Amino acid sequence: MKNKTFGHTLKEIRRSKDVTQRQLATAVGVDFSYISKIENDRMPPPAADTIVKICEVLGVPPDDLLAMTGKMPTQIKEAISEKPAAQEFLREAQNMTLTDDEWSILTQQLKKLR
Amino acid sequence: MKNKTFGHTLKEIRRSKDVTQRQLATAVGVDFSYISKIENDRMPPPAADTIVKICEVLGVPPDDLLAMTGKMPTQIKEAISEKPAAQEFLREAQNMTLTDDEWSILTQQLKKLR
DNA sequence: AAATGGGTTGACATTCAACTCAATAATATG
DNA sequence: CATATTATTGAGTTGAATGTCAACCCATTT
Repeated sequence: MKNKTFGHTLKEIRRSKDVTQRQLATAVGVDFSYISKIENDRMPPPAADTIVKICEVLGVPPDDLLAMTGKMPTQIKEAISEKPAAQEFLREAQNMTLTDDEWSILTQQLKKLR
Repeated sequence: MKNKTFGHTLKEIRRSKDVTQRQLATAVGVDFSYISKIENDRMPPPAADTIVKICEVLGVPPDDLLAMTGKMPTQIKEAISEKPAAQEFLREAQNMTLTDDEWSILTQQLKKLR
């Protein structure tokens, strides 16, 4: 399972929705040449917020593309920045170098909170 | 209780360790005038990594100062960026807008993992 | 008084992400 | 083929973050 690049994945999604680079670019509010470049991995993926917009326009959840870039939407970053408790959690987690499985367990426990 | 500023807190720590601005700056690798400015809140707090260096030099844990700025060290950000499972967790958490208490609970559960 | 050590200030510099713009190439369509 | 649409590429721009540099001030010591 070939790790597809961000660009290639985006290109596939866009084409599957029958949207041109220009249409996408206009709707998102960036230059079409920029779309071309990120699709061909000539530039690093866009800012997290731009990725979110792209996914909105294309009608897909942003999670996959965001995960590929290791970026977090401004909204989430800010939410964490304002929460020392969240930061403490993250520092702990970092110290423990959690595995994917452990993160999944935590996600489960998270959902049980409500 | 007055929320002390980042600058004021740093100045207190530095003085308590009997270190001059210039000594600190040299050890950290920045200009001494920069230390002066952040201590007097003339500039925003330094980058997270610089805060960590400062704390290393002063021999204190960086957690408090980092928490005041809402910044996360590169190391932690990278660790999360590389872990889709961690990102999923964070997105879930964001959607739920956790309270401080809930974050604490999660931190407890985190510690129980090992 | 001159030098020294410490601190402060204002203006300017550097770096990087995240784009835009102009030109050119490729591709589809009449 | 012709031409319109679409995609690609190189060069340049912009703003924010993160500092540096040179020139000071003030207090203490020599």
